[in-house]
Amino acid sequence: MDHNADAKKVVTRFAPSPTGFMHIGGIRTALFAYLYARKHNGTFILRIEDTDKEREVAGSIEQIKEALQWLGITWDYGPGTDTPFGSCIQSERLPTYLEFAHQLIAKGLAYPDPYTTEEVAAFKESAIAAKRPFLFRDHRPEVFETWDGTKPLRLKVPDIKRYTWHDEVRGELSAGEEMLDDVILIKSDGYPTYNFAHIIDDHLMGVTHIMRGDEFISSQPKFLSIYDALDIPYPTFVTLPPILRDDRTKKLGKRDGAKDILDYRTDGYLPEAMVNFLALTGWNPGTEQEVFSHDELITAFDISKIQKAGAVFNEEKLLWMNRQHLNALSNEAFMEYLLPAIPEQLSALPQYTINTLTRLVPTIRERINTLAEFHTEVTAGEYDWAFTAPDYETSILKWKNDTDATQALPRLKMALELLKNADFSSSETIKAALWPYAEEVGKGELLWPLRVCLSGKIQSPDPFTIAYSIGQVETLARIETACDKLQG
RNA sequence: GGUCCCAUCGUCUAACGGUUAGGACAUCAGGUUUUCAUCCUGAAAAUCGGAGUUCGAUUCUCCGUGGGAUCACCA
Repeated sequence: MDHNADAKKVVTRFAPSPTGFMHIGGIRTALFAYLYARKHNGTFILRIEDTDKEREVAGSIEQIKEALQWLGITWDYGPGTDTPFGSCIQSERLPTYLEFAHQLIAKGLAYPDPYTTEEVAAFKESAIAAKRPFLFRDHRPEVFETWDGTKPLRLKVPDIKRYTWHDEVRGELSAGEEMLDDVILIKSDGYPTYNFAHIIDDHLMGVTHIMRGDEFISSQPKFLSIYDALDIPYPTFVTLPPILRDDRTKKLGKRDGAKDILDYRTDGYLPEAMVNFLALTGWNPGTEQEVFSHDELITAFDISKIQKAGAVFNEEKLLWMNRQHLNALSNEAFMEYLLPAIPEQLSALPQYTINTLTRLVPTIRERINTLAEFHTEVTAGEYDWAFTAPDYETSILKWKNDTDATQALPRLKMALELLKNADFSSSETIKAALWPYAEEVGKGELLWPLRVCLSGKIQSPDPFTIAYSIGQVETLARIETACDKLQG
């Protein structure tokens, strides 16, 4: 389909500007560019577009790198790496942009803006007053001054026409000549604009496919006119659909409450789940498979299946996706996931040991979708029974008054005897030891009091699971104590 | 406002012009050796509207409608 792809090695890039944290939309763009490069054994470049020193936020580059690294989105060239084309940070490439600027000046295709800011603003105002679109090219001077670098350098649009171009996702697109203008190439502070710099860099870095959000569609004619002026061939354009807010009223953006992608790490999402989920918003594999490993995504990814329409970011499904990836973990791997996130509320409990925690893992993993949920459960005391004996005063004794304790007592005593000789190597073997008796007296009649005296709770995992988690000694001790309390 | 883009269950999406319009999340209802959780099964749920092309439109064309993007010395 893409004949160039066979001949030319695929090169894609992610080119964020360092203006703060990475959010969902940015990462999704990075991911698609990354997946496509990896699928075709191509090159993926991380380029920092720091040409607006006003908006720059200190530490952003490290944040961007950290977010990508967390998700396993690796780059071949990026800030600090050796490259055949110089730095991947635009502020370190200023002489290059200047060089191209002077080429345009020499060709008569660029000129210094002769007006003051106020004058330009006045042009704009009168255009608005006349209900006409403001176009700088209407005010282009007859004769160009020489450029001393203190004025903004503007493009002299080489060909004012309707542009039509091909987009791998959207098909044939076009826009009229009112979208063309003498845009600024180099700002008065010496930095290039995005319009100018990205085209030069993509060219010099050999980028074959540009993936970016649809907010750039409307400026595409301006870009194309710069390609033409510079005599640079067009790469393949791949427009990604927007990610929308819940209420669908807007694109998801930083100002609209979009979260820092690294917050999801804090909440305990697995990077593979995040990548899987992001890959599926705006793209589909064409099959009914939804859960993908990182490598499976690389294999399955395909530009032809990228969606045109915007997608709402659905946290509920992300949660489900995280569970899918959590389920794929071994108990050992799950333990590694859990261990750094054990709240003090849990580890400070009197019977807290790693062994008990290890036996509790199967119980924990069926109850949580994320670490954040784990913390919520811990805060609610959902696992306290594993590491501390129940508060008999508020559970057993209260229950004694409410129900028929005289009936429960002999059953608990019988269970105690049975458990003394039981095999505690799994909850199944514990269940096997008690089951015949439970069926004899009625399951609820035994299991219900047993669970309460082991956990102190009305709602909890089944008593066999509890017994296995806390071990034989503690199990017997708790039942004995409960019996004493009931008798006393 | 000009220009441009987009449109299938609430949400993410599938469907060479011919399907009972499929799957997943969420929801609801059952079930799984007591409860919570997990898991399983089932149900409800969509082609924005109107013309046109066609034997036949979710699919192609046009016009509406709705939503979004963009009109910077931001990217």
